[in-house]
Amino acid sequence: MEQEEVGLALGLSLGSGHHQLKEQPSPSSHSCTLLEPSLSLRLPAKDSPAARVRIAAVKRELRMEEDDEATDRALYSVASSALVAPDDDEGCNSRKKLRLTKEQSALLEDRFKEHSTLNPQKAALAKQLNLRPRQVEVWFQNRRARTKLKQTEVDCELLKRCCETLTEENRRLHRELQQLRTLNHPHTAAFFMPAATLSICPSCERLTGAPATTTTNGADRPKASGPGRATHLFNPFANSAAC
DNA sequence: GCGGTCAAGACGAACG
DNA sequence: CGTTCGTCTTGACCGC
Repeated sequence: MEQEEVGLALGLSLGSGHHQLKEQPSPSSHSCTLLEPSLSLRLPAKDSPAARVRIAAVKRELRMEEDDEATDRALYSVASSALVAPDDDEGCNSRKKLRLTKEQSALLEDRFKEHSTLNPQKAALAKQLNLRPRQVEVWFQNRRARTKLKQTEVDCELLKRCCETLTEENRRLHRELQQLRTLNHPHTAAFFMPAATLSICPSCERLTGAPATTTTNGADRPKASGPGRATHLFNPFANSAAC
């Protein structure tokens, strides 16, 4: 196996959760530090088309042997001799990313459900998961952020639906009002009156318009019973005129 | 600790 | 069937 392939294979194998990589990007190269056991590797770049083809092949290969510790050991051994490399400019300039195992994710999820912050248990949990405390911390931060984001999306959707319902209700009320105006005063200016100047007679339930000024002080006028009921205000003056 | 962002890797659809 | 491309997920980092 060529050095590049070994490097890529090792990186991918490590990324699958058997070990951890600490990344230290630099302008010209990317040094990946193996934390357990501690070993500094310089993985070659993988951006060339040829490398991409090899990546696919190695990935497939590794997937088949993912639980094969002997393979991991062999790769590791090869890496330690072949990849602690000459300080060339072909370091891996793309950061390797740890992928938590299902078990690790499940445990973190459980702990998150119990409590969305982790301070007292951080070190213990990190040890239990075989991760660095910082990784556990980051996981919780991301988890909180993404939970919040999801909740925001849900709330937004809810508000959107609520808005649509209210808009539809508003349209319906406008239609209703227009019908009432047409039925009661087809040829009068009431058709154009603002809703607040209209009222309905409680006895005959007919819509009527109020005059611009009135001789009553309005003290005996019943109050509107709630939003959306502006047309149901009772005006004694208007009613006496209408009925 | 949070919000914003980057980037690796997974995954599915489309294509030859 | 293998490859490419677009999209999504998620680990990590930065600035506040």
